[in-house]
Amino acid sequence: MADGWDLHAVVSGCTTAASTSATINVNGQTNNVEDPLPDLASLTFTNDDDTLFYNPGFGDSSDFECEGLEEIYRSFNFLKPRPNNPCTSSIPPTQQEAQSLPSPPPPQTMVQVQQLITPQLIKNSRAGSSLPLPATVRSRRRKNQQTKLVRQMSHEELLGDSWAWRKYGQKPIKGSPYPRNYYRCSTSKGCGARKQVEKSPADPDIYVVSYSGEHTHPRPTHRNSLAGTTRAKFSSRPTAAGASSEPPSAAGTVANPPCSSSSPVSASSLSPSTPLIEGESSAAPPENSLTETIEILDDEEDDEMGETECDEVVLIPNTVMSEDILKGFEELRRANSGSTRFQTRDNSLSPWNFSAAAAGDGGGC
DNA sequence: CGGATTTGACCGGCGC
DNA sequence: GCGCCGGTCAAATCCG
Repeated sequence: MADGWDLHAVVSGCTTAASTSATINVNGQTNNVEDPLPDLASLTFTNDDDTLFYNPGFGDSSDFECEGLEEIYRSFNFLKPRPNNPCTSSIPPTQQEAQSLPSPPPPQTMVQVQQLITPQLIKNSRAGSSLPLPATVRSRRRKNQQTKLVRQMSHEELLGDSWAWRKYGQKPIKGSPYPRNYYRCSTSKGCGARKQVEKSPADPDIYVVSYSGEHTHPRPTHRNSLAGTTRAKFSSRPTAAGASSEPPSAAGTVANPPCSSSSPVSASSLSPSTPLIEGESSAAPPENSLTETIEILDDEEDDEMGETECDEVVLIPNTVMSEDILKGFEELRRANSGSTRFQTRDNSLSPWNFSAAAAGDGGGC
């Protein structure tokens, strides 16, 4: 993986909501492109596989299919089922507007959507643009790559997870001052759900959490069911992680570790809903995610692009929300006191719920 | 004693 | 082919 491309990409999008710069990561080098070209300059190139983050605020994305995207989000419980869901309906009006707008909307109302670009898209882009893509965009993918969802979470959000996670590794990541922690679901032995947690280099208060795999069991009924087994290492046993500011038992595993007392919230402790195989409808993701990015990394041999359009061209709306934006939503909510659905359990606003609501999905998001 | 965390080692993918 | 890097394993350790 590479050089924290995801972090930079996401963080960049998050912290510069109204910025016109694009972050391009290639070979570990990050280039901030001022006043990017309306077409491809908004791309965030990554050297990880052939996936790219694409800021559709500019350019035309109408060619893309997004049903697969919605499926993924739904599988991660970021979207609730909707009877009819035309491709475009997965993108809330605000996002749609953002996509069509030639210039970024005001920071407080802007919802920046990032999309992943597949090799096919790259090809298309190359054909339609004079902006050369980096030669480092590879066409091959790592063996074990699978659907992966990357989110930026605030402190509080990490407390909103009911899944039980067990830490199984920690690694310093090149280019990041903070180590990355690896967790797997501990609720069930066979559960393949995993997540990675690391602090955002740009903002230590923000945690970048990546989810992969799927839960093969129902969500624990009681989020604290295993809390008794969680340790509060941060205070008792300082570790490299702790020294490097990584929250102690990030694992937090289980639910609500009392970590909030002395530690900065376990980085991972609580995770939003991770993919669940057996219809988990109650899984509510942390609703105040700062950023959400779905990274479609097919584990199948999908080099044969063209079989299924959704596989090769996946539109992934990545809502980039800064705290300011959230505040903006809050103000918006106050203005429209009836829009309680935008309010999350901790009074923050969920871009996703907002999106769903804005899309007119009556479906209980 | 059971379960979670720590941490060094190991493995595989990828770039050069 | 080699080295780097990220991801995972597993023994040791800790804690309730």
